[in-house]
Amino acid sequence: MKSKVSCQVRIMVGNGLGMGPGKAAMLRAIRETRSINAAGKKFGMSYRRAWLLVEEMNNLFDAPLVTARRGGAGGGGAEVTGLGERVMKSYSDLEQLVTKSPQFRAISRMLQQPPD
Amino acid sequence: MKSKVSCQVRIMVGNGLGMGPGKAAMLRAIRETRSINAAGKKFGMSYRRAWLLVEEMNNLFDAPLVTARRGGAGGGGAEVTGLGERVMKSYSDLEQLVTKSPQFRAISRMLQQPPD
DNA sequence: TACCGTTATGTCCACATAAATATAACGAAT
DNA sequence: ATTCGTTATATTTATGTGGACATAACGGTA
Repeated sequence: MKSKVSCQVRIMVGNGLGMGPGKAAMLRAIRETRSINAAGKKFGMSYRRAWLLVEEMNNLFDAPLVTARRGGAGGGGAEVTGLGERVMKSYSDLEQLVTKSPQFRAISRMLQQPPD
Repeated sequence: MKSKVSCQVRIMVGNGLGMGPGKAAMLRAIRETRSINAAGKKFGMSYRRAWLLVEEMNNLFDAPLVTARRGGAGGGGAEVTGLGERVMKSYSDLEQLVTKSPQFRAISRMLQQPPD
């Protein structure tokens, strides 16, 4: 087995709320499935939990990252906004920046690694 | 007004354990105070909690980051090892890397409360 | 109109994590 | 030998987070 070591970046605002890997994953899954419900199921979470994450994200930024509609064909759905796309991109880039950094690799090397 | 937006980096190993801002802060405080107890108090945590963090850190890496002694003058104390110092340095550099990155700044600007 | 799948929201409860409390060991100094 | 402050560890208690469950609204379609 190769490296079990991974890294997470979390962006915090004062009150304790923040944007981390969970919400980023939700964003990607919503873009893919066009549904809060389906996106949540992808990670084995209840609709309520998925919806709360979206709600928190939307409140966190100065405009919604996800817009949803209910009723209609298919019962409704959700879309990632342009702002959502930009946040997703920056966040992914940030994850890459950390993952590829010599500092992260240095710490990884110091961790006790399982023999492969 | 100070910036309400901050970032955290967490390094995870497979089992769910990991190294994040809390343990890094403990490490710095132990270097400063030469005591697990005093370091914990700095963050308003019980000795038990502080000790558990140190224990977990030490087990996480392939050698201890903190060594402690009990009894003697002053009752005992703790020291950050050379490995601990290196981990601390790399972790701080990683935090700086993220904080100064254009991606983090981009996301900060999209948040409701932009940094000063 | 009835149906359907989704969004939207509230309430209650289990469980995992953190806090509180207690106790002992240690070793230098007095 | 006693004292002292710290490390080390077990056990009990509290808390808050997520999960389970319930209900309603919505708007196309048949």
